Amino acid sequence: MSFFTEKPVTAADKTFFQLRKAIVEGEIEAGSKLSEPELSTKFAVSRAIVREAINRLEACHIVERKANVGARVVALSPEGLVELYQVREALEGMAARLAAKNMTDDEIADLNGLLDSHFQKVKSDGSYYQEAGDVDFHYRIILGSKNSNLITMLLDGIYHHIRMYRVKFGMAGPRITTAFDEHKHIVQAISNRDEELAEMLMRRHIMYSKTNIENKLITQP
Amino acid sequence: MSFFTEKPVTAADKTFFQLRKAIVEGEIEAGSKLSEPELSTKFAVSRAIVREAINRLEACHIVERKANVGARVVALSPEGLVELYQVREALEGMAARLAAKNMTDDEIADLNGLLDSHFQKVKSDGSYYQEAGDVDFHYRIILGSKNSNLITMLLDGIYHHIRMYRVKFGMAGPRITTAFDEHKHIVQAISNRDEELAEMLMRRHIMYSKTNIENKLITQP
DNA sequence: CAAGTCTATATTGTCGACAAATAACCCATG
DNA sequence: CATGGGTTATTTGTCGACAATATAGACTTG
Repeated sequence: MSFFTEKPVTAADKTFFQLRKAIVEGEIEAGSKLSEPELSTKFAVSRAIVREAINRLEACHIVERKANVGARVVALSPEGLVELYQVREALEGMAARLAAKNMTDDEIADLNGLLDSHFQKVKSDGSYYQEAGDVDFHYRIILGSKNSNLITMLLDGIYHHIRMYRVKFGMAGPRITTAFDEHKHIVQAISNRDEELAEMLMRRHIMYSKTNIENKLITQP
Repeated sequence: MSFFTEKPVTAADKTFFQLRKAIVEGEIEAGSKLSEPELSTKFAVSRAIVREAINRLEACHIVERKANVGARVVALSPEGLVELYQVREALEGMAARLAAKNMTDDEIADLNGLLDSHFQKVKSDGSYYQEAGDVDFHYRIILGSKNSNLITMLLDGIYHHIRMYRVKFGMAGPRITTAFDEHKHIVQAISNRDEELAEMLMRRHIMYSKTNIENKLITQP
């Protein structure tokens, strides 16, 4: 089963989603241990279910497991965040390239529409753009790549980690309008089917984000 | 646990490794179904163990599982191979860039030594370079990136898939010496700490490989 | 008093059995 | 003869219990 679209059908699915949500949103904090009996009573399911859920969390690299010892939520370090953004730069850069190649004209038109609606909201209440809009934009391009490996890696893997970091370190720069301009240029490149430029702009866009975060982490760690 | 370095300690580990080997090497063929009771008797372990092993295989995207139906080995299509190489291009390109930045001088010297030894072998018996040497070269650069996310994705994820395709479609072009030259140039760029060039050359190197395979698949599918 | 060891406890790993859902098969019917 | 429905049978999902390992604490000893 794919983790981001499909709905939970089995008990293990549900427990996995609940656990992941609890971890990603910070309810279960980074570095803490996941006790199987404890979670078993908490979620009112058998230990086998919890075990399977933890296995899947391990697969997403959200927890680390040591044999005969147990599972801990991964520790979030500033260095880890930088590493994550390096991977994201490579992967989303490629996604933008492939999107310029593989998105249909209709999908590109939709994307332009999305950007327009964002622009309206930025103009009215400037504070909007932070979360949902940005995520939505990146989602569309990732899906537009039409490369299932890439999509899975980014949406099931990287993005949940990014969210974890965002909850812990709380990132939100003064990048609202500049980020919007960057989005606009990326979509223009995609509209022109300029794969090279689309990739380059996306990579820069993510690099800016990265350095922005790095500076923030250095000044207030 | 990390899938590529650590040794199996628990029964589920062992079963996972055995199963993965059987699948990657083609003993269990692509598209076939994995029956839990069957494997349970075959490996002489409980069904719970087989289940956990299958879960990990799903995590590597080696099998796909449908609820209440079971797990099948992923189907290998030519399109899937192209998608895989697109991801590999992005990821290994970034790995080369980071290797140019993060490898120690000693590690780079070792890498040059490796290349020399490859050169000797190519000169003596021309047929060598195909498998082990190529893999070894790429491994070193991936590890040289010092980015654990990247390393895990490539070594635990992509590389086993590549091997699966290699077993099924059997790829080996007339690229022996040209590939060697490409390796040489990449190492030169890394030695010069030229991140930009290292990434570009690695990406081209993988792109050549990709088009080479594509041509082969078109002419004899 | 510190350090090491042994014991006791709790947690993880493994197993076989039961429940639920799917797939296969047979039979009836148009 | 093909097709649809119902029943059986197999497979997956879930559970509780037992075995093995690691952690924590008490105890002994230098």
